[in-house]
This record gives sequence, C-alpha cells and structure tokens, in this order.
Amino acid sequence: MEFRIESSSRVPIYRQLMAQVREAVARGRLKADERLPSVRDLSRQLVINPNTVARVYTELEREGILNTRPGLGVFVAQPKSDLTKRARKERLLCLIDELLTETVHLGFTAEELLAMISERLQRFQFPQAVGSES
Amino acid sequence: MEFRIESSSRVPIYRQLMAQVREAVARGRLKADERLPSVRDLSRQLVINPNTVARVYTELEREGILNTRPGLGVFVAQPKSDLTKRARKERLLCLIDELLTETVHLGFTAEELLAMISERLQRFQFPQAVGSES
Amino acid sequence: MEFRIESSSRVPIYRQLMAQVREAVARGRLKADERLPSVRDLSRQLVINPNTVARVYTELEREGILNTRPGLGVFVAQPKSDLTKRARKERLLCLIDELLTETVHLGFTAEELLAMISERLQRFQFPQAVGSES
Amino acid sequence: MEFRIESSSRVPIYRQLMAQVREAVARGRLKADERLPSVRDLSRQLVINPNTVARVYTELEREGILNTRPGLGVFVAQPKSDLTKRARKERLLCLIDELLTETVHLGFTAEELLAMISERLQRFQFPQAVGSES
DNA sequence: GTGGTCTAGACCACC
DNA sequence: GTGGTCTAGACCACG
Repeated sequence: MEFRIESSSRVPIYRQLMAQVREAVARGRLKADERLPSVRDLSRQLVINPNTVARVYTELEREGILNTRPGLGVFVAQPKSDLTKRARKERLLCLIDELLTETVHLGFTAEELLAMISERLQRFQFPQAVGSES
Repeated sequence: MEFRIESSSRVPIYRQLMAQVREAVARGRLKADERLPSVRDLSRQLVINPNTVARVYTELEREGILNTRPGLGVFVAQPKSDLTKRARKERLLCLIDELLTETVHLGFTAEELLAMISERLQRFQFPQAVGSES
Repeated sequence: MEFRIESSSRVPIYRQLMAQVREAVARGRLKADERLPSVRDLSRQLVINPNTVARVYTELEREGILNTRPGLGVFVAQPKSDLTKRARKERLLCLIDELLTETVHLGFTAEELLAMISERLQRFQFPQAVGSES
Repeated sequence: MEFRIESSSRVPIYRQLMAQVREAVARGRLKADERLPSVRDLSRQLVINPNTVARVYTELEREGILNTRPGLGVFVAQPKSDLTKRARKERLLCLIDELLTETVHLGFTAEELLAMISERLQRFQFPQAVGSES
C-alpha cells in the first residue's frame, strides 16, 4: 500500500490519511489481518510528524477498522460494526442526501450520477448479500 | 423554511446552516428568487451570532447559490455553474468514492445502496437533461 | 514582500490587502509555494486586526490564489483555474470595457492607452501561450 | 438610451447605473448637451427608488459628466477634466495594473488580452489626438 | 507555533 | 429596515 499526502489540500493531513486507509480497506486493497507500516516508517515515508500517523491509527482503532497488537504492530481488523442496523442506515441516508445535494448543485442529472456510481462500484469489495443483520 | 442547529455537534454552526440551505435549494424547498430570513431575524431565531449567519450567506453567495441585494435581503440565485465540466466531474467522483467507502464499512451491499439512492432521488429537483455542457 | 494599508482610503482594508497580494502574485514577486507572513505577524506589522488578515487569506484561498496548510502557514498556490473559458472571457471583457470607459473620460487617446499598457505589460508574469483551454 | 439593472449583482444599483451612464457617454451613445430622462421617469422605468436615481445624477455631476439645469432637466456635460495630466495618468496606470493582474489570474496571455482590447476599442469614442494637455 | 470558529458590539453603506 | 466591515478577545484544531 502506498499513501499520498496532498499538502495543498485544506483537509488536515490526519484526515487525508484516515480516508485513504478506510478506502483501501473498503476496496480490498488492504485485507483483514494485514499489517500496516509502523508509525515511524510511515511518518518517514510521508515526511510527516509521527504523532500525526499515531493519531490516524488510534482513531481508526476506535472506529473498529484497525487494531493494535502491542509489540507486533497495527493490523486491519475483521469487519464488524457494533452499530444497530437502524443507526447504520440513518448514517448512510445522510451521506446519500449530501451526495444528491451536491449533484444537483453541480448540474448533473440523476442518470449521469447513477452512471458514475455504477462505474465506481466495481472498484469496491462489497460484503456478501447474506446476514447483513447486526 | 425552518433551520435547526445542533450545538452538540462537532460540525461548526456555519457549516451546519450552509448544508441545510444547500439541501433545501437542491430539493426545491427553496425556489429561485425566494427570499431568506434576514441576518438579524435568523440569528435571533437560532440564538446564534449575526456574524455567523452573515458568514453563511456570504459563502453561499460565493458558491453561486444565493445572492444578496443590498438593503433588500438575501435571495436564492438562479442556478448556474461557471466550473469546468471536468472540475465538476472530478468533484462528484470524489464524493462518490467517499460514499462507497462508507457503504462498505457500514456493511451494506451494492444493491442495498442503490435501493436507498433510488428512494432518495425523488426528493431532489434535478436539472433537465439538456445542455449540461460548460 | 511588504504590504501597505491606506487607512484614509474608502476601500476596505481587506480589499486593499487582497489586491496587493493578487498583484504581487501576478507580477511574480510572490512565487508559487512561497510562504506568506503568518496571520498574527502581518496583523501586528500592519496594525490591523488578525481577523482582517485571516479574511484576506481565506478569500484568496477560495479564489485559488493561496492555500493554507493547517499548522504550517499560508502559501502561494500553483496557478489553476476551474472556471469555464467562457466565464473567464466574459469577466475580462467586462474589465476591459470599464478601463476603456475611464480612459475616454480621462481624456486619453487610444494610442496613449496602448502605449501605457505595453509599458506595464513587462512587469507581469504572463502564462505560456500553450494549452489555455479549460 | 436604455438602462438595465441587474438585481442579482452584488454591485449597488446606483453604481450600476452610474457605470452605464459613464460608458454610454464614453461610447458616444449619449452626446454632449443631450438630455437624460427625469429622475421620476427613470425611476419608474427601472422600478427603483427615485432617491437612487437622484443620487446617480448628483454624483455624476460632481464628477463633471452631467450637469443640472434647474427646471429644465439633467444634461450631458461638455467633456472637461480638472485633474492635472499627471494625476490622470496615475489613475489610468492604476486601472491598467488591475486589469493586467486579473488577466494573469484568469490565465490569458498578453496577446489574447491585446486582441480583446483592439476589438473593444472600436466601440468607444476617443478624443482627438491634439491638445490633451490640461 | 499555526489557522479556524464564534461571540459581542460598533459603525457604515444601501434602499 | 437591510447587509458589509472592522475590532477585540476567547477557545479549539492542527502539526
């Protein structure tokens, strides 16, 4: 895995990194139990403060996406969401509304939006259709 | 139009308000040329500082969503985007990827996502399919 | 770079500062990736409120002329415009008409105007003639 | 002469009108000694406050572009500038610098700018080359 | 250290 | 009445 920091972006560095890790996991480019680079290595590689990398790992662990095995390193966690189905659906609908709002303001039609989504869908590793109850 | 501020949220007040106005316009609940509440009225109603409301209106005007007529008030602008098609598409794709990432992490399948989107689509006022050049 | 505020002018302070930064960039006196003084330093130097300086930086960032790296400071952005060619041309023609109007009222001939423009052209850093599409 | 007010513009109405009168005079569409519509007529025609029209006429009279003949109406003044040549040149150079700054930021080359200027030049009525000393 | 957010209150321009 | 500008000062997020 390679990560990139866009220093010209107004998004904080730690947010950029978090988003990239989350996307990599969602696309299957980082698999469960795979080990991530150490804080020191990654901070050297990206030329950013080690504290910043540490913060990324900590927050992703809180989200249940990573977990730390002391002395061994940081690993991708088994997928698992402790939110209720209802809370998860609410959160997703909220994001959908934001996307639709922006789509309208950018002047795209519903058809154009759906076409772009279908195209992007293929890049992601969706869970199997069974047992999405939790 | 009614707006609500969630002061317990970590999202800045002015961002919350901006999002609500943008969504209201995208859904057609605020129509072009419709007048918004005055800075002073809205700030009293929401019990926030007038400067905060003014900032919301100013930024949305810069985005081309509102326009102010000095001495008269703030109005919903006619839809119009001066951004390159390319820049607009890039922005939308980025938002789509974020949505897909979150969808996977929340444990939804592609089908569930598409179903929710179709359901929500109807709430928004999309532009006509013609001349989306520019 | 040195900036000056004319407090006797009717032009708002933040507009004066914005104009000076924009001109400095256009003339190449501020180069891409160069760092500007911090909000606090510049406000002390010009004896104006830090918020006023912050506003200048924020608005120029929105125009794509500066970008801020949180915790590091404010920098000159790489040149880039997401505006439609059409919108950009319209804006320029409008400014040209204003200039020509004023030229006539000041009693200068077209030849005098063109001579002054040629003289001033040399102070500015124009882009290369290639790919001005977008 | 016909004037138009763009209420969606952030430029104050009285500024818009002033600019249009000044441009009309500079382009020769309003000739010296020609009479302008009365304050009441123009305000009805544009559906704006009479005070606003009155202000436009007053300020343009101060600039020496119009003059009022009490009981008869408002007329285009004979061209005449009481500024010194030096002050007038300074003012024009300032406007030229603003134009060049904007040209660079919009991404146009010097050649493109000059082409647009030549094209627009023809619409204006420049004074004869003699005796521009004042 | 950096910039970003929010409040409070003054004063001005516009209509 | 409307919005726009500026100041002062507090508190938070970022690196």
